[in-house]
Amino acid sequence: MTGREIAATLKRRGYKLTCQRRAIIDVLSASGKHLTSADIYARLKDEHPGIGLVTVYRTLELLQESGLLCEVHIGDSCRSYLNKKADVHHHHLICSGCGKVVDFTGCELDKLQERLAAETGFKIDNHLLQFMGRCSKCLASKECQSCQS
Amino acid sequence: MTGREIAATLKRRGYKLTCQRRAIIDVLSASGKHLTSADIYARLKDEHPGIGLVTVYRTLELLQESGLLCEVHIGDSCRSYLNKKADVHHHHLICSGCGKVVDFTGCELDKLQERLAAETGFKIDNHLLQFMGRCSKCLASKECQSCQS
DNA sequence: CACCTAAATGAAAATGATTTTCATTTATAA
DNA sequence: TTATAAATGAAAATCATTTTCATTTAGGTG
Ligand SMILES: [Zn+2]
Ligand SMILES: [Zn+2]
Ligand SMILES: [Zn+2]
Ligand SMILES: [Zn+2]
Repeated sequence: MTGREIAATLKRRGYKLTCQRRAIIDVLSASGKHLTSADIYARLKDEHPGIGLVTVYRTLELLQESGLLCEVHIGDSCRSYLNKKADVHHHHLICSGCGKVVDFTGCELDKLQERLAAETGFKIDNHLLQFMGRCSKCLASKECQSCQS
Repeated sequence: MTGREIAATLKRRGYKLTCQRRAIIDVLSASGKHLTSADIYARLKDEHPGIGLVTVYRTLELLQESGLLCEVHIGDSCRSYLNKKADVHHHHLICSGCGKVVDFTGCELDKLQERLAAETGFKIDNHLLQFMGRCSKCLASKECQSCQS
């Protein structure tokens, strides 16, 4: 989603388009990595000191509720976020070295989902799928080779 | 895995089999739900007051490292744990109403994983998959029907 | 069985992340 | 421009997790 689309969605939902929110959205869009609140806060420091960490938290919650960003689940830190490129069903491939995220579509989990629903009596309404690994850049770098293949 | 198997693994790894650890393992085995440290601590209170929350944390970390339990990722609370029934590749179907978890095998994500690796240059080493929904019990209960179908 | 020792425990303090509170500022509509 | 509700930032409060350290204990040894 473009900054423009995001701005439109916020307006439609009755939220104000503040420069803090714009800045946070920009940081997310500019990064190909998953970022925590603290990461985003750190990246704002140069251009927008003055923006408080609280505002980052609040903005992320807002964007999340509005379905404007993706969430990523890594080992310990549950809460890292990602710019949602388009509003289609997709999942993420995540580099555990540098945090880079590649989106992909075509999970084809519907059949499995149906089978499970039938077998268990659950009404399944969504699924979480992620692949974890190392990107080519991290594979090539010396440091990563030494620490864990 | 049975309590017996778990105990054996701990011994093999040079850890002591304390009654606190036994109690925590029992709570996990007895529950068909995913539990946080605090959940486990609460369930210990009756039979084993005296066991400290710190010990729960430490024991979970230990069991985790030894591959004796499963982790589950839900919305906010990232860290909840689950008894690992068997040491085979499987995933979880989770009830968002009551926390009940059903294991399943046969994810068949290898082809997708290969395709992604080829397309992106990533070396993929694992994946996370979970289905979320409501179990039949929760579907039937009045409260759940009123709050969210 | 009694003894020894490293490992494990619990209480309290420390840390870190997230949320709440509240006075001040600001985007937006009239 | 003005009015107003929404948004912000600083500080305090809360909650989860980890560290510290003195004490206890499991499990091996004689
Ligand atoms: Zn990388
Ligand atoms: Zn999917
Ligand atoms: Zn349920
Ligand atoms: Zn799988």
